[in-house]
Amino acid sequence: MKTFEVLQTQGHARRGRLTLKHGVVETPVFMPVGTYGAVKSMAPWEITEVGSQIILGNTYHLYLRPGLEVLRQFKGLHNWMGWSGPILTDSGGFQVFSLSERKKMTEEGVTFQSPLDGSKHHLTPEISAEIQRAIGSDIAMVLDECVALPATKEQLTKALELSYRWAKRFLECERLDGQKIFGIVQGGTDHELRKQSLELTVSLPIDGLAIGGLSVGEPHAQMIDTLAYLAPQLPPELPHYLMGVGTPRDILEAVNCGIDMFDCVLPTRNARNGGFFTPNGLLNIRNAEHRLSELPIDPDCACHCCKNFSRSYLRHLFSTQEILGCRLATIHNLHYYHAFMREIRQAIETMAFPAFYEHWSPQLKAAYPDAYERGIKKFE
RNA sequence: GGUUGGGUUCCCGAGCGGUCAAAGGGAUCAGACUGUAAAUCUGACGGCUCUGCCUUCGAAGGUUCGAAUCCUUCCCCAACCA
Repeated sequence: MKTFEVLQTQGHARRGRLTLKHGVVETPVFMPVGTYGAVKSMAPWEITEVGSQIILGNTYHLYLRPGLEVLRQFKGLHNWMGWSGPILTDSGGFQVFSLSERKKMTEEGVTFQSPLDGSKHHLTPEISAEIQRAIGSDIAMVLDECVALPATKEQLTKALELSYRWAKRFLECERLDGQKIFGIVQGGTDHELRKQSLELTVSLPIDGLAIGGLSVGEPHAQMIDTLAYLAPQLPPELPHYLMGVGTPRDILEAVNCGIDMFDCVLPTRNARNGGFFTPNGLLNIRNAEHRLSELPIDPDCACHCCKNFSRSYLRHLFSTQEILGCRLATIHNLHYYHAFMREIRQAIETMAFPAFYEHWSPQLKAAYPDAYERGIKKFE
């Protein structure tokens, strides 16, 4: 059984199908993040209803809580959390980045101080692989080092070389039956380093290829430049996964470059902070202008939130910190992301992607300018 | 009627002679969020012609170089005693 099948291509954009142990995933796909074995505020059947095909879990966090003993007793995360669809686990590589002030790196691995209780925990490629076997994810990611940008060429080189050695060790570990393993390309926004990292990574026996280390501080334009350079060079027979990205705009641009898979915390996190995704940009429901508004978030949206509730009521839920606000916003945002991906898939299937792209690219660029375009940040 | 404790910027509440437009919460307003230490975080929050000035700490007087802070009288509030 082939893991990945390309059904249709148009330009660099691809319409594909990923066949995994717990189900089939139609690509391009967006994968909601469920760090601790839950897409925050959603029950598994709601995740399905909103259109999710596959979700993420996090190796490092699930290792700290509940820990391997619980995961093993319940024969993996699927059974434990009541989700029967595919799961992809991040290796803990992102925590190398996000918990950078609490870590110590060596060739062997990385030692973190747990944010929960301050205790020290060691993560190596071997331990990451072991935890991901205990979780029983459909797709395991190799442990990598993700570097915040801007970074020096030296830092990026060191990180990509270490990531390669870690990936190699990861792939030499015992394999769980049916579990796919994806390698990760690093190298920042430097073409030469990306090429070097790609060559190293594809030399390994991997089932899919991820691009890591983007959307970590660089301007959108540099991310797209890197993708436009790198993505067309990726082996076409493997699924291409852009880690941690992004806004609807980022996703459209990345699909256009040949990316098949995405994950991001934005739709779920922004939901809990009152941010609703729309084709016209992020709507902050806490703003006073919505106090009396009888409009739904998006009149064209078919989700339960938009079909049943006014902006006025949603604003009230956030003002009063009712849990329902978080839930409805998460339902809406995930529905929006998945509906957008469905439209992208249909456009490619019907060979209408160029027109789709031409229509949405300028609108989403205006709707989702990055921090540099808004003048909030400067990149040096 | 008496005793005691109080009245602080939208609310709660610190301050008890200068470093006070006044701590800290809350509310309000705005912003951020990209492989989740995030239902979180940041900023603003008396007014203005804004590196300074003006008006504010129950009211009115007073002491002092200087008062939200000390004194006098008055007005309210709370508890207790008659």
